[in-house]
Amino acid sequence: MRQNPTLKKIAEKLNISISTVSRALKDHPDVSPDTKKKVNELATLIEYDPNPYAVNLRTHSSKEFAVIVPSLSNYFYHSFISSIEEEARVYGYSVIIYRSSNDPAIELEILKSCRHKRVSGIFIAITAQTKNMEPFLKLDVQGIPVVFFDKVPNYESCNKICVGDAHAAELAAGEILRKGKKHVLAIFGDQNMSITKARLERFTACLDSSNEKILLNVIYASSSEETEAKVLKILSAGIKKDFAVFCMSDEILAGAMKAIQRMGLKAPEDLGIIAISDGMIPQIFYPEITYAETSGFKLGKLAFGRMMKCISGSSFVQTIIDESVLVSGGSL
Amino acid sequence: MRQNPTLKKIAEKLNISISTVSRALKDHPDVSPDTKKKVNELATLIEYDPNPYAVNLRTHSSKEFAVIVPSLSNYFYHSFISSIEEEARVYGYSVIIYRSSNDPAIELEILKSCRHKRVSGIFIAITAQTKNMEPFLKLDVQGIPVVFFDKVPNYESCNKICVGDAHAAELAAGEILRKGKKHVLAIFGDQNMSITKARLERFTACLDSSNEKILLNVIYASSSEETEAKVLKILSAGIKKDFAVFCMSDEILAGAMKAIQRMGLKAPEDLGIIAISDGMIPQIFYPEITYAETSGFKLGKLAFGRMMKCISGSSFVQTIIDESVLVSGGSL
DNA sequence: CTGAAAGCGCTTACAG
DNA sequence: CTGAAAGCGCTTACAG
Repeated sequence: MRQNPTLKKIAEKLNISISTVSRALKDHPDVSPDTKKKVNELATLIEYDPNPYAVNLRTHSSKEFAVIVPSLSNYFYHSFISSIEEEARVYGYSVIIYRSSNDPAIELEILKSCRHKRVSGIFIAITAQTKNMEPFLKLDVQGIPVVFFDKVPNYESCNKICVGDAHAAELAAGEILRKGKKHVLAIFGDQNMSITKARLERFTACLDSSNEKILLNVIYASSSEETEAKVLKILSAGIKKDFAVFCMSDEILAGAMKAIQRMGLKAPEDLGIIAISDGMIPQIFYPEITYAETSGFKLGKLAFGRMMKCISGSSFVQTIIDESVLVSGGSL
Repeated sequence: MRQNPTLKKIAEKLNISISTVSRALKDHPDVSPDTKKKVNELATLIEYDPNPYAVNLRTHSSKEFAVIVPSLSNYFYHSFISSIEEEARVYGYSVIIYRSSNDPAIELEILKSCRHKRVSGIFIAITAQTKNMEPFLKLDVQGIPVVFFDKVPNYESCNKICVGDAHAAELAAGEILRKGKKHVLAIFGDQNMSITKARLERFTACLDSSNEKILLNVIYASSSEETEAKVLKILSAGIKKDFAVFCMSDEILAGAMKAIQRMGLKAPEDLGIIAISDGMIPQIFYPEITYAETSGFKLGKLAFGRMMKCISGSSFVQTIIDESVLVSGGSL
């Protein structure tokens, strides 16, 4: 087992002190150009890199961000993480990714580990069951900034970067009206989730405010399978003219599409389809599904900006809502 | 900024030495039960947790595994990672996930960081362009075991855990024959990739060895869009009786399905469809697509087993091929 | 411009 | 059974 090069080794070879080597390497003004040159040359030659554990022990800072998400198999989180990594690289930070598996106990363990590792900051989408804010407050006390994104707590006094649920719902509802649909089946997720509430409220409000008389049928489903079963039953009863299906999420869209395909129905001829989505699932179908986009990439940029503000000492908190964009497929 | 509790703090409060506290906490036989009890109680009370940087600096071991993948938005990798995490938890290791974005330069940086952090081991699916084995050899010299999975190098002397490409292709070909298909359109990815070669070779061999006369049309496409365009062209020319489409990957399946939907064709009536897949995409369609499964979960278990062997000192290397399983949807 | 020294928080051989 | 001491690799105030 070969040892990594250390300051000591460089110092010995060059017959100077460790202190000087350390300073030379960080381009300290006190060190003579000559010494700097010698040190840097040798360091490059033997591929010196500071031991991050020693540095951290000394300085209490890690130059590492943690991103904690419930799941990885999710295009939205994936693009969020890409976005954070892209920015982090620019500022010389690295990013470590943790997966809570939607389990509050695992989440807690991860948070603890982040605290002990004194990460520079944490981006987190909490689990559906996360209730206890204490671990987050503890982080705060230790000066580790936390930026919540996507799945955020109700707790007021924290940084939250969210998808514009209401705005996305509004875009979708508006498009349904514009296309002259009169019968709408709207499928929402778990009624207790805040995003369900936000999307539902604005969606119905928009349809209500229309001059046209819209017949709205709202149902709830908490899984792809449940969606499929419920939609199948409804479609079997027959389809009205100017009919449209709205799916509040990708999971629901997947279930609804299965029922629709199963019935042999085609969009946009037989019915219109529109969803709120990150854009992955809609592209798999022909015609592509029209959707109001919730972009992880844009959210990442916003979250990173907020994080850097925190790190530079700003103590005030903020909730940022990202507006979404309508992406037209041919399904409506 | 509150300080984390340290051994020193416990020692002071209890009026004993740091050494004793340290020993008590790790249940060292030398320490009296009485002292142990006192120490442990106080430690729990003030939520003591050892500073991982200090421990590592002292012991040179991190109890952390790194998983490096080209991309996260991939159900296969997601289930691989889940699997590794599950096992790691049992053995008291934590897992950090890195994303190379399929960029050899980023990959190199990650490897370097893993080396400096002295992670306990690395699981890696390399980028398509990774050619240089030197960084991996360097890791080896430092006693950091590397287990390659899925995308592995050609280099002989290393641990590789792979999907059974040939076996999966064989399963798919066998199923096509069993269903009495006579005309087969087989779509493969980039011809230079080793998995393409392996899958292609066995697939054609299986069909060739049949007593029936099979008309096989092999095409290549390196993206979903390219697949869609090519398949569309072929399907437009008309479909023979007993026709089946084979897709070597999810990406290709997605493209092919778009073309098939676009043509208004239905499986299994108009044509049969079969793929090699991790199981995510096939489930979105109705009927679900029949596929030879490449399970990230099972691969993870195998990889973890290999890793633990390495850690326990075994120096011999091994290539493990995971067999796949046929999952029947209704598409063939 | 350079170096000796202290200390970050821990572990462990050594001495008692 | 307990403690003093050295040391992991680094940074930085202090002294020269």
